[in-house]
Amino acid sequence: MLLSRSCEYAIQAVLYLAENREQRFISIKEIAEKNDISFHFLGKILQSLTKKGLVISSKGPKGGVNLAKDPNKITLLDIVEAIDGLDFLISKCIIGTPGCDCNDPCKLHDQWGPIRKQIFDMLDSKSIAELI
Amino acid sequence: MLLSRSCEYAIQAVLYLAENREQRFISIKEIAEKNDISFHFLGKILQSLTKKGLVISSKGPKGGVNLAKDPNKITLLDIVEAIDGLDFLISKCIIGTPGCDCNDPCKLHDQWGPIRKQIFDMLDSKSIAELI
DNA sequence: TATATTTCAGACAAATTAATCCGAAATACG
DNA sequence: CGTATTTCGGATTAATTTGTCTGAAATATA
Repeated sequence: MLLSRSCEYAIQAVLYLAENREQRFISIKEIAEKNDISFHFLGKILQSLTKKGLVISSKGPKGGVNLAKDPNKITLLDIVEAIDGLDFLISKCIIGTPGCDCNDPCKLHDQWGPIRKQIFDMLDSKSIAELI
Repeated sequence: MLLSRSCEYAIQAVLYLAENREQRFISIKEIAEKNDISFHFLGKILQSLTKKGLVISSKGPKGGVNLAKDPNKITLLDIVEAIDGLDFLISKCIIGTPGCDCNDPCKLHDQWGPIRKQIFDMLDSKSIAELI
């Protein structure tokens, strides 16, 4: 598994918000139901995205969440960074060899490096807007 | 994280066995110490590899484990299949969209597909012997 | 045969991740 | 102002993964 469950849900939610771009706030309940995600769990995840500044929110009736920026300005990498962090896309050795880096590479270092870069680029190159 | 901790250890252990190819059995203790892995935990993992037929073992003094086949005939994919399974390299949607497949692809399906194939090929194309 | 060594097997414990629950705080609207 | 609605925050539970412990089974060697 490349991404944590939380991160999968976060991406689904952001894609949903970008697809249903509106002026009003969209309730977490709606996002959860339309995407088959546990309401409370998604609530927690969107809290994180709010704190990280990817999402804005409002309490009360007609409250909910929405994207904090134009979907052209948001990438998948932004979401992954906010939820899972980027360690595994930057420094982490694919087989966890202690001290593995470019100076002292493990046996898979050269195989894995280019692919890791491709994953990074895939997450970074396209905006959310371009994906929907 | 792409591979589970168990799978990382399994690969490290198999690489070690291939590097130190000998007629005799090599003790799990030695593998664990040389690779900074918990002895008991590695024991469990090597048990799995033994059951799957990638490794042979012998109890008692001078016992230990060794590769069941020539390292030319073992790939990383064999190990990953034995420990983590291949779901995430074959069918699983990168963001866990329910029902995502080629007929009903999610928004990332086309982006992820080629990269997943490359990961698969990387794990499948080179034998353990070629890596050491 | 007796002993020390090593894997095997299963129970157990700890850590992490995933999910649930509840009440407080904010807010739209009558 | 009062009420219903919604997110926020923290505690709690459940599930999974990771790691530990103990003893049994097998085996080389004296």
